[in-house]
Amino acid sequence: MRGKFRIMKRNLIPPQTSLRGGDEAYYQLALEEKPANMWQPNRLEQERLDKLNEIESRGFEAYPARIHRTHSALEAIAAYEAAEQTAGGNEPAPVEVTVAGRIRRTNVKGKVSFMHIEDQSGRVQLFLRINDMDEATYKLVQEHLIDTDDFVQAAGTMMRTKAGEISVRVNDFKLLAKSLSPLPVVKQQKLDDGTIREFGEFTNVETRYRQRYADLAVNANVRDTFVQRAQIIRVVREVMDGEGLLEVETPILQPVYGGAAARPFVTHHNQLKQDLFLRVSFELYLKRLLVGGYRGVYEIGRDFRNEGVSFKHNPEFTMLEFYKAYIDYNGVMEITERMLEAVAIAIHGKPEAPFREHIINYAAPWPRLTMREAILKETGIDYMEYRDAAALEAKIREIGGSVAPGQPWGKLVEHLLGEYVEKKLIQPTFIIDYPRDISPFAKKVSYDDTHVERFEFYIAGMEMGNAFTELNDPRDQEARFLEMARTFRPDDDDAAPIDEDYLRAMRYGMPPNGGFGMGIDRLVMLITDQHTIRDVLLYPHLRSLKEDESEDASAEGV
RNA sequence: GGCCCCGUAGCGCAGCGGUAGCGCAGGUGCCUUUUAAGCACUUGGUCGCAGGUUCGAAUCCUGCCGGGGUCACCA
Repeated sequence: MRGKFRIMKRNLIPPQTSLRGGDEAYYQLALEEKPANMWQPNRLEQERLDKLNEIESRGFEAYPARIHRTHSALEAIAAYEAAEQTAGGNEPAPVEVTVAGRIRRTNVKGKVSFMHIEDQSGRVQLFLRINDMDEATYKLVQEHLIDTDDFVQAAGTMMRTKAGEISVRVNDFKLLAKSLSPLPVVKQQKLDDGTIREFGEFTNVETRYRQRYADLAVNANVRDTFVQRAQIIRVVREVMDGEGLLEVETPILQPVYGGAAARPFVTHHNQLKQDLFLRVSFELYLKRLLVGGYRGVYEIGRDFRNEGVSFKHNPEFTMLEFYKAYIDYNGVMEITERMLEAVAIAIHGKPEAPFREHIINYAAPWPRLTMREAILKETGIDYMEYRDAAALEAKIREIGGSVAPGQPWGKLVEHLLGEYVEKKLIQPTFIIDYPRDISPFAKKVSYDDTHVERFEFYIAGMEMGNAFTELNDPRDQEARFLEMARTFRPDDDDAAPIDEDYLRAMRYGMPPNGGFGMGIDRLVMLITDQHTIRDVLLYPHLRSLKEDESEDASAEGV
C-alpha cells in the first residue's frame, strides 16, 4: 500500500510534460518503481507492446483523440442493401461510409486482407487491398501490427465480395486504440440456416464475472441480456408512471432498519459517531410519504441483505416497491398482472416467454389460491386444525418435514409453503391470505383474525414478490410490532427493531393503500431465460482473491 | 456453515503414479476476394497455494484459497 502511494506521487505530471503517445521517457520513469505485484506483461502482451512501439515509431498514433464515423456496422450494410434495391440488378450507386469498431477477426492474405469489426449494432467486414490505400498504412495490417481486439476506423465504399458478403472496400484506415491484452478467442461459423456456431467459447464463469468487461466484449448474448434488463426496467417504470405514481428516492443508510424479515449490513458514520444500517427494504419510508399526501409512490433501487448467496440471492439486489392509496390487495394484483404482461410483450412481442423447459404465460388474469388451499392441496395438511405452534410443528415432523424447534406459528406455515408448494408454482400464481404473525404490515382479512390480506406471487417455482392491503390503524400497527417482538425468539435474526417514528407518522393518518415489492433481478431472469441471478447482474458479488499487498502480508514472516 | 464436484499454456480441453499434450490464439515464411481461410515451420506451462506419502506426484493424502452445485437460512 505504502509503496503504491509513493508511485502515485512520483507519477504526478509536471505541467510542461507532454503525455503524448510514444513518450517513452515518461513511461519508463513511471515503470521504474512499479511494484512486483502489479501487472507485468505476459508473452502475448509483450508482443503487443512491442507492436505498439513499432506502430508509433513509424509515426502512427495508437490512441488518437479524434475519430470520425458516419455509419454503424449494420447501418453500413443496410445502406448498401438499400442501394442495391434501388439499382434493381444494375450496379448500385456508390455508398461511402466510415465505420469504427473492435476487430473481431482478421484474415491477412498478403497484399489483400479481410477483417470483421464489431460495434454495438453488430459486425461488418472490411476488405483491404494494398493498392486501394496508403501503402505504409496497409503494411501495419500486412505485418500483423494490427491485432484482433484493436479498435479501428475504416472509410471506404460498400461492396460485395466474391463470396457475397457485404463489406467496406477500405481506402482509409486508422488505429483508434491498441489492445494490449488479447481477449479470449471465440471463432464463429455461420451455418446454412443462418445460425452461428461458436468455437472455443469463453465460458469460465468465474473469469466472466470477475472480468465482466471481457465477457461483454466477447459474448454478444451477454451484452444483449443487459440491454434487455434496461428495457424491462423502463417498461416497469412506464407502468408505474401510468398508474399515476410518483418516483422517489429514500435513504439507503438508515438509523433504524425494517420493512422486511432480513439481517442488515451495518456501517458507521465517522463524524457523527453513529452506526447505520443499509436498508433491507423501502417500505416504511415510502408509506410515510402517503401520510404526506402523495396518492402513490414507487422506488426502484438497491436493497442489501446480509444473508447467503445462491442462484437467486445476491447480497445487494434491485427491488421495486410501490404504494398506492385507495386500493387494496386485489387492486395490487391487477397492477401486478398488467405490469408483467407488459414486460413480456415488450421483450418477446407476446405475453409468453420461455424459461428453462417451460413456456411461461404472463397474460392476465392469474390464478389466486389461498395459502390454506395451496398447502392443503400439496401436503394434505389443513393448518387451521393445528392452531398452536407446537401442534403444527409436531404435524410437520409427522409428514417427514424438518423444522427448527420453537418457531412462530406463521413461520411454520410459511415453511410448508416454501417446502411443498413453491416449486410447483410454474405459471404465474397468487398465493393469498397469510398468517398474521409473520405479516406485521398487512390488514387482517374480514373473515378471520389469524390471517391478513397479503399475497406473494410465484413464477417458475420462484417467489417473485410480496404485497399487502397495508395496515393503517396505528393501534393495530403498534400491537403488531409488540407481537413481533414477543413472538420471535430473542436470537432470531429476522426480528426487526420497532420503528417509533413510523408509528408517529401513521398516527397523523395514513390513507388506506395497497403496497407491493418485487425483485427486479428475478424478473429479468425470468424474462431473459437466465438461470442464475449472477447472469443478470453486471457485477455479481464474488469473494475477493487473496490480497498479498496488505500490510500484514508484507511482513513476510507470517 | 455442512456435503459433493471443479481449478493443467491467453481461451476451450485431454492426461489421473514414471517427470506435460491437443485445438484455437501467438511468432516466422508464402499467398491481391477470405470467412472456424489455407499450407509449412515454430514459441509458450510455479499443472490454484502449502505441506505430506513415494525412488518418483499434475495424478494419492491433508490443510488452505477461489469457483460451481446442493442443503440449511432467507428474497
